[in-house]
Amino acid sequence: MEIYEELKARGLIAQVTDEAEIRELVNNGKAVFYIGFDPTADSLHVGHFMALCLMKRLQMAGNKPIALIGGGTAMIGDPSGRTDMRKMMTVETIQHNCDCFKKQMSRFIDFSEGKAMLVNNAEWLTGLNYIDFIRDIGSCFSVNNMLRAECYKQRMEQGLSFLEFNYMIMQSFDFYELYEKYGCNMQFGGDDQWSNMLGGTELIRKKLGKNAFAMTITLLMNSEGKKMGKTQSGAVWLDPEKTSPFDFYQYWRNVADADVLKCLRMLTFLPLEQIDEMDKWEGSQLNRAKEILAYELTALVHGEEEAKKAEAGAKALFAGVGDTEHMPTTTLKDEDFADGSIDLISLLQKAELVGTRNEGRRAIEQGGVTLDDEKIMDVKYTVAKEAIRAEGSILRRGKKKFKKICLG
RNA sequence: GGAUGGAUUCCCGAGUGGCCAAAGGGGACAGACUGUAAAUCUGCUGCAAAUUGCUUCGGUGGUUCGAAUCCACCUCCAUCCA
Repeated sequence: MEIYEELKARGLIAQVTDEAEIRELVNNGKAVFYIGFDPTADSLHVGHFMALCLMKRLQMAGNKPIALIGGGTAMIGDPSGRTDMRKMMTVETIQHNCDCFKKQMSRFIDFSEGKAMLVNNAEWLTGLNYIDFIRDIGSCFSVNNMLRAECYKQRMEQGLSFLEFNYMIMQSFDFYELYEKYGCNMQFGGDDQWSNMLGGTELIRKKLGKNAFAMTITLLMNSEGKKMGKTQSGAVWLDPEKTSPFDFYQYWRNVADADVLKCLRMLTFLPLEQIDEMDKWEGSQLNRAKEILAYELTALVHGEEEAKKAEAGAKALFAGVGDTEHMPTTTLKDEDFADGSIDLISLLQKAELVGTRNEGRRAIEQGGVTLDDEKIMDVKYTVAKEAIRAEGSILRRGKKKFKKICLG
């Protein structure tokens, strides 16, 4: 199966400007394509991961990817799909984030000897002269058309600053620059980027009379129509310091039944035949599919070894088999104990299983806390130092949150 | 620049002098049921040395025994007029 057909079969393609042309380019390794990443945080997250995978797939098919870090566009903030204005970021933060992005990306994409490029649009955006720019580029855009663009629709209700209104033009200009500099003939991006991307193809057509193409990747939504990769505590990060491999594994292990197959298709590199086979699974069998999904993705992001550890830790907890060696651990020091014991609420806090003492109290009162499989409902319960097992005791809050407690 | 409306806890949103840590809904969290799923039901949802105390209703100051609520100034947002 050729790459374009595979992408389609995996459900990755949302919209394309010219299917025949794009298929031709991509299948023959003639595409020089770029995907933009705005450095809005100090780590990439699951949303970026999909784009990186797409780059990788296309790179493997002989196409040349350009990863564009939006050091310049981040100064503006993309209003697409947002109901509120983004917080303005300082130049220092943006620079720091750019550096973090670079580091993480090189894990996924081979940037060696002309196989791929990494550029930052701050290079050409920050030095622009306002008058020159709006005469040269601004004249190519129709405000009437821009206002009709989907990405501004929501904001027309809430208010849209002129700053953010310019985002589309900046992104279009990126495409134009990359076309001129590196012969970049295609842009990929999330489906919410569609109108921004069309801006680019049109700019190239108007300025250069050339055709460039755009294709959007299906946004990874769960069955409830929410973007995946977000939890109550924020995004699922690729940085192990921000989201531990164990938590990362657990996130995918816990996706809804309705979403497993979609995730396998869109995110993993498993052959489609194998995934189609899993499609026939039903009911509790799907748990096996979830394990595969979680393992595969953890391995892609954090490496095989971390994936094995996460899997072993999860099995130990939920299936009662395997060892607890690799479970996330909190080590207590002597000063954590007063008179040889520590109260349970403090222990929960130490283990970062609860944020506040009230939260800990509530969890205990509602029967959500167990220590070594023993349910404790006494808020004033204290744990003696001797009660902590040498190999580590398991403190559990709710069904899915655990910490191994060790003595230091 | 002018007129009007608005800012309340994670989000939406009620509250227009004490009965307000603030209705209702959503979300989150916990329990039951399950398959580490979904749906459903129940509980719970500011912080703490916890029958009490402390901090919170855009900001600052004021009136009052007492302010989310009244007054003044400021900041931000929306709509209409320029």
